[in-house]
Amino acid sequence: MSDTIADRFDRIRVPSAYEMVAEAIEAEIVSGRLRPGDEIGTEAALVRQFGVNRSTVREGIRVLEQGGLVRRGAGRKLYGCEPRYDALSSRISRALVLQDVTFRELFDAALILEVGAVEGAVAHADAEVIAALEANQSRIEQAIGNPVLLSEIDTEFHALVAHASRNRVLELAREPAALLFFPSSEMICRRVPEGGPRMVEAHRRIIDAIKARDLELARLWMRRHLVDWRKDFMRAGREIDAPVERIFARYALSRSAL
Amino acid sequence: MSDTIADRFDRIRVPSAYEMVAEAIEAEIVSGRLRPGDEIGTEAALVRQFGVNRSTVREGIRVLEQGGLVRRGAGRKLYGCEPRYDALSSRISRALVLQDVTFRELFDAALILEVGAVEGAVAHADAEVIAALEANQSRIEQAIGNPVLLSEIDTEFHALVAHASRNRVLELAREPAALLFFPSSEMICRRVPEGGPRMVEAHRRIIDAIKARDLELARLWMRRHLVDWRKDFMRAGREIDAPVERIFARYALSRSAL
DNA sequence: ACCAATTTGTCCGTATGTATG
DNA sequence: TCATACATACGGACAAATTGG
Repeated sequence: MSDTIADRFDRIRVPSAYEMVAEAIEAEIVSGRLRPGDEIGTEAALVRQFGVNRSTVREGIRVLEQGGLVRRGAGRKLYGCEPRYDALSSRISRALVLQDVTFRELFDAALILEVGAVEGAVAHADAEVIAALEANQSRIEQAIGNPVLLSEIDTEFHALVAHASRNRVLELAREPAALLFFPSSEMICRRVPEGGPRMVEAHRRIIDAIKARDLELARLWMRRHLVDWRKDFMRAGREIDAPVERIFARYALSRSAL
Repeated sequence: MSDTIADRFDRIRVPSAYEMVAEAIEAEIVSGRLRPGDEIGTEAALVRQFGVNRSTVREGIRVLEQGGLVRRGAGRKLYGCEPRYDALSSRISRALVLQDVTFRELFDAALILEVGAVEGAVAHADAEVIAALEANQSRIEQAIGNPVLLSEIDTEFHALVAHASRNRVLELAREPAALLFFPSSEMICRRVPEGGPRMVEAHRRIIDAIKARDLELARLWMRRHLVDWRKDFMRAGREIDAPVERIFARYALSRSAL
């Protein structure tokens, strides 16, 4: 073995046919020439255009579908689509689970992300989102005592707050963590009776702070809301430094897959 | 037309064979029975086990490859792997571009995420990461006057700070935004001469604050670092409410694809 | 409401290039 | 060097689902 001379060239990556099909279609979408909602055409048409086998076209389409750039609409027709976040988010959540992230990591990140989201909400919430928040609030007030419903509405509440920030970057950044984090409130409400009412109260305060454009108050209550979660989490006998269990995550992810 | 009665049942989704192949393999990985690095077996072997055609197996494998759950190693053998973030992150970045997110959204989110990251770094940075930060710093001090290098090292700096937080959730959450945000410092250093030295100075202060475990100081300098970026961005004549251009993003994404 | 054409999902067999021993 | 195993890609085929008259 031979040359101690540093390699001048990187290994050449020869792209396979299906990758080139995927990239060609992706390029059309990214460049804007193919708009969300536009039909892409039948597999046979793509076979003609690219001059490759249909199996090859299909592999390329799978890649794009998975990446969220293309979807199968009615009649399984191929459409371009604006990338759906949820598919990507749940993939990331799954990745986090596989990395054995701990509840503490989840909590610390959620604290930063949710407080950031509510700051944005105070600054940018419009009447429409506030109405949605109020609707969410009246639903959650009816749901006290029903842990499953409670945690569902709680998850939606935080998504709405993020949406109110009118910051899609932040909205997306928080989603993978939220997908793993908030479903755990079901477990908490089951084990800690005061958990439910406390959560509803906190939501109320947060909504009011957003409406009053009171930044400090909003921050305060969001922070308190999450810190309460952590307290109840430990009160429920869970270890905060334990990894997010795969079984729990499977539950969370399968719900979101719909 | 007809029944005004609300539908009782959802549309039945009949899973196709390739989806079931993908899900079966995914289930093995998520459950932990198939560990990262384990061989999955040849396509022929999967054909035998699942009793489906090779084309079908291949479509299923593409889905998993794209999701980052399996990879092709040496000899194109199939291995399970712990999901690589970077593939997912660049997909999300692309999604953000397609949604025409603005630089302002990017900036607001980065402010929250990077300040959060440095807070974590102050709390959890160990000697190893600090050494890496120092190494990064000596490289960037040599790179003043070279915008391309400067922005590369800057990007790495922020990734290191996030890594120092020992919070993988946060580390992952910030990455899509960072992928779009920090490459723009190249443009800034090109247009605003003072930008480079100011950046290097800020990095120095941030590293020192992390070493001193001074939370307030770290927050202050990270915030200042980013606010300076925004000032320079506008000084360079760019409109902060303009969408991240697709051309610029293409540049950023193609660099990261390696 | 039926029929014909189209399209997808799946399967079979085969050829070629490449990696491993 | 050669042989084997394997991934990639191709052509052709058929049933079921969907579309459009």
